[in-house]
Amino acid sequence: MLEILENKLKNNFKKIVKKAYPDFDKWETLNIEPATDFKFGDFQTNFAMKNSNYFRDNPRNIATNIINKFKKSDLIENIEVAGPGFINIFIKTEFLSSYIANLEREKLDFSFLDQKGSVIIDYSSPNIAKRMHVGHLRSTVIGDSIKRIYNFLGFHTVADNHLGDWGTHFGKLIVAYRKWLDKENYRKNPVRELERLYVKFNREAEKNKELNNDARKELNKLQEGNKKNKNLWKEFVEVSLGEYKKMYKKLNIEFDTYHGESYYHDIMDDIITILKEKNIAEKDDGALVVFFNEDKNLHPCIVMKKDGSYLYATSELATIKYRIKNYDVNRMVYVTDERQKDHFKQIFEIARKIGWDKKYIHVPFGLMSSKDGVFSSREGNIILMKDLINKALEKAKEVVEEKNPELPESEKRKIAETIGIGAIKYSDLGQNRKSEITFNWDKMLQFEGNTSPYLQYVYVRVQSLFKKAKQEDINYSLDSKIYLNNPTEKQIAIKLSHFPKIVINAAKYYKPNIIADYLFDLAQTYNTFYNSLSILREDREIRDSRLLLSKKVAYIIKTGLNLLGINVVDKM
RNA sequence: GCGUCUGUAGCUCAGUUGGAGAGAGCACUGGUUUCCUAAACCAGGGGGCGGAGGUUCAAAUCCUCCCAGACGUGCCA
Repeated sequence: MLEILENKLKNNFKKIVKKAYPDFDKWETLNIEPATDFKFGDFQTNFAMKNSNYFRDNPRNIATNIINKFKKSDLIENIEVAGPGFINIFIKTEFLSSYIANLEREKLDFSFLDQKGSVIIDYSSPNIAKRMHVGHLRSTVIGDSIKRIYNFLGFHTVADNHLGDWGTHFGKLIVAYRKWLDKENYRKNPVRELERLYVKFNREAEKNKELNNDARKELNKLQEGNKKNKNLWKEFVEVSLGEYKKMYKKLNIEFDTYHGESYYHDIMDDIITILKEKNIAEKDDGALVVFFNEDKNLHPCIVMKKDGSYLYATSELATIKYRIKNYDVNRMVYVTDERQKDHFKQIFEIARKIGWDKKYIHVPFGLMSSKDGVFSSREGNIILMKDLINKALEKAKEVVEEKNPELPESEKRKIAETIGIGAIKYSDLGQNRKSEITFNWDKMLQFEGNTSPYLQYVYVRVQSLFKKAKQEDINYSLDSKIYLNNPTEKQIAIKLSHFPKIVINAAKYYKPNIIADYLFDLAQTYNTFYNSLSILREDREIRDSRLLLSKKVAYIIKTGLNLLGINVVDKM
């Protein structure tokens, strides 16, 4: 097992501090971070500055006391005081070189993380009977990436697609289905037809209020188990799910469970009982409502309507109850747009009131909208996921065609798929999830600069190196030593060593873009290296060293991209 | 009204949770291919982080006020 470098450095540094300050115990203030600039060494810590109040001394004195106790080790070459009291750490090149040589060979040790139980991640969650559109993209790719990241860190994860398969719109759909169904369209494209019916219903209901009453009746019948309605509902779910699964397959996204809201239907009564028994909810204006302490700054949350029917909040609570009963929960993660922030705060607060003391995490992201407002099936201004994917594939195919006309057609298509899907995912994941996005075709389909093709290209270059080496009968060895004589090589090595910590940070903050940023930076450095230094033409030792370094870069790029749900190709 | 979030180069955004001269991509200007894939590389111009105060050894990051925008706010999800 390979101990991650930051931990190693921390332990080493602790020992030095203990010699200078034997009684010190506020180790949570110790942070060792990559140096902000290579002229400041390899790593740095603001330890002395952070604790100057504690020691009642000025930071430079503290730092000096610490470095006076330093003795060269296998790990650290030197430490220095700098600026207002930074301690700069210069790592032993020998150590660095062997550390990154071990990167792919040895499994990384993440056992110090709280890995017990399952991380349940709730994402994508489209509404049945509506076509998937670009508005669903963010939750889907961010959730998938979080799953991959936690898996990489040794957690067991459960990816749950909490489908919107229950609720008022099914009453409307059933009415509309019986009134206006176009059988031919339904056969050809069922979900599109269901969506049309839903839109039509809403339009008609504005003129004719009776329709809403009919819908309510049908909904009641459905909820009471009326066979005809239930079968119709099942059909809606099946055809929709069939289409979603095709989309997920194209996007290379998998779920462990597809437990829609209806799945928890039988637990809803229990929730109401619990809330009543524990005096958490009270009757107000005919509805059952939970009120919160003023300091929580939350609006009241309705858990049961006047007419006795349940709401979103009720079903979320039922879901939590189910999960606690059926899983050993490490934490529950919800990936939805930021408009739902308050709802989740309410739900988590109610869960805590009930006594379900778990880690609940809402991972909100900024809304994706079009130039002229929010995407909405009802408004009909949506861009379909299918169209987005097709356009990306088309454009990627054109580029492949241009760059590699000699490849067989099937291979071109395969490459285009990986590149196109990657570009879509990266354009989202490369961004801090909190920022709002205005949908932009050009940005989605960009293949140059900070994009996934840029990263995939680095991987391809390395594969190409090895292919060329083979062609030219170069007898290289991958057990060679990695020499870090050149500054660019050293930089690459240092950056490679950061990878595990980067993944930990991405997990900690639920932010895949931390990985994306890192990969782009690594890729840029590698491209600089690739363009300025030769590899295959060098003498054996340097050649093998640079090949091995390249291989490590390719490995990290591949692994990192995989954490974003993006694959690599050998040629492009 | 109240609450939450956002405001960083012409455009799109990053900024390791308070740290060392404010970064990247795109666009623009100029250069690099007898050499391992130019979807690449190198160089250049351009902002002082919405505004004003404050806390701190240190502020784009924290606090207060103001301006602008987005979202939420009792029977939707």
